[in-house]
Amino acid sequence: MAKNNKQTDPLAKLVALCKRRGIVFQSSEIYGGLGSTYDYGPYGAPMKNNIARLWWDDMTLKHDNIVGLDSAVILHPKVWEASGHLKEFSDPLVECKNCKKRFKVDDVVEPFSAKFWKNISQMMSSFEPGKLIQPEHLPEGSPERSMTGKILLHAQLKDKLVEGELPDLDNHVYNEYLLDAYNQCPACGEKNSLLKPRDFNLMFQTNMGPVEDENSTGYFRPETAQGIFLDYKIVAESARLKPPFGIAQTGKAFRNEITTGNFIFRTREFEQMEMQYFVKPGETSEWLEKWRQLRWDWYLSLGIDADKLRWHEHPKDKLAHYAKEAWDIEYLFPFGWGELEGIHDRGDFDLKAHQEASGKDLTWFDDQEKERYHPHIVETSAGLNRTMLAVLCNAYKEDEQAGEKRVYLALDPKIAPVKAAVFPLVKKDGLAEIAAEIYDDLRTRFPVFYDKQGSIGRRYRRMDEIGTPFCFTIDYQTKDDDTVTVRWRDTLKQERIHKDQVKAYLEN
RNA sequence: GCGAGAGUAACUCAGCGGUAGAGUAUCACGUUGCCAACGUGAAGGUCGCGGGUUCAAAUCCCGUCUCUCGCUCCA
Repeated sequence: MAKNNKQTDPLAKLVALCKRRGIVFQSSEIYGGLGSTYDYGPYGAPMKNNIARLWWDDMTLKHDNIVGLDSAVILHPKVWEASGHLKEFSDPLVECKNCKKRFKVDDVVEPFSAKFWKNISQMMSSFEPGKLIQPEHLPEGSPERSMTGKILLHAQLKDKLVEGELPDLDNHVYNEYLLDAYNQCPACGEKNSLLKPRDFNLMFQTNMGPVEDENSTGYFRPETAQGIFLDYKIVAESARLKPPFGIAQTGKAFRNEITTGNFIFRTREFEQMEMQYFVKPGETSEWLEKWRQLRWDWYLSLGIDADKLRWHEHPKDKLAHYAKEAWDIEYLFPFGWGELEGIHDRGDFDLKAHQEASGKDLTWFDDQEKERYHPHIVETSAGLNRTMLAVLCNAYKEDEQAGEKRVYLALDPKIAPVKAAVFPLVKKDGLAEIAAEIYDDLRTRFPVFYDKQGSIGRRYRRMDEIGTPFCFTIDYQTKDDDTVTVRWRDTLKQERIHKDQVKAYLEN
């Protein structure tokens, strides 16, 4: 990165602050770092936990028909076949740079292969079937001639390529030659627009058990939602719920993203906060509407500026395989708008898919109406790390105090990793002892920080950088009337309160 | 995968053939006493890794690893 950017690029400044202050930093640093992996430090871990807890409470405390779940990261491999994840992403795919569509390589090259042999056959019509094919028999500059040459060269099959017989060489290589020769998009018809095929192994593969064989293959979940779908009946029964009801879950998910980056915005290991809402068929739009509103408001409750949020509706022709309607809440990051959460109408796609694959009945029986149906699902799927990044970006502030630049995080006290600091103005004359006493009284109930080292100004600034909202300072007046000063991070304003009120002050 | 950039102290960087540096941060002592003060001192580096050229390499050459950014992609 150019050195300039570190001083001027807002994201780079935030990244530097996060590292310096132990919020978030590159993982595996002593080994040179590992791409796309980050560790959350002493101030980042509680901050992330706070956001996750606020989400959890918002779901499970505020709604008596939403319950929590913590399902396994590794589910039965068939789950991912049924959900469509395995199929969609484990094949080599090519994509068209013109129309942006993706295709399975096999599907694309099949007509190319047919064309190749058909053309060869026509060009070789004056020869007997079964005759050897030589490149020089074919028209100069033709794709067929160049392909034949490549095949012979690669496979060392000189004099052995026979008309009508498929060349005996690796499919992979053969496909590559076909793509080179007949590169044309099957959808938009654009020529030479298909990029090189790539294996899209979206899912993290692993092995269950100490012995590695084909039966031991397992996958780390690429979304937490599937665990909810599998368990929906047992959860509903044990919690005595009936539609509409929701199941909420936070947890790690893993995707082998092609491109990672923008700090913690897109990483291969990340954390989701998902709630799946099970409703009667036909009631989907009304609930989708309601959840859109509730989720939008939640981001505002974290202190995120409304003018940095917007809705993005997925166009109908670009919806995921399971979705009928999809809305994203996006935040205006320094690098542009980015998705924080998707609110989707998943319909009955997932339950039906799992019913078919597992052979188990996943319908819901409505006792009152005497009817049986697959509940339709409205999903709210949020990214915890992204939310935290948005909160950090939104909170990052610089101002000037007496000619000195000040950096602080204007975090909502609910999110701040340290709620308050306790300082003696100086460490002598018994002030430190009084401060330590107050600190000890608070520490088991609140995340608080005690510091007697260095100048008072420096200590305030350090707290500003991790977004600590309050600092209590014990000064000489404390010895006279038992009052301490409270200093508020954003304004630097101070007021005096009695030292016995400190605890109550923090509770608000 | 392609393109570009960067790896020197905990951080930001300077040095670009001749003894490894600065500022900040850290620690100790002193001083001051409400917004990144000051003084004195200390600690901290196989200059990403490997090889080559040279009397001499952080510096030049070759290789390699890693990270960052951009593009393609993103249930």
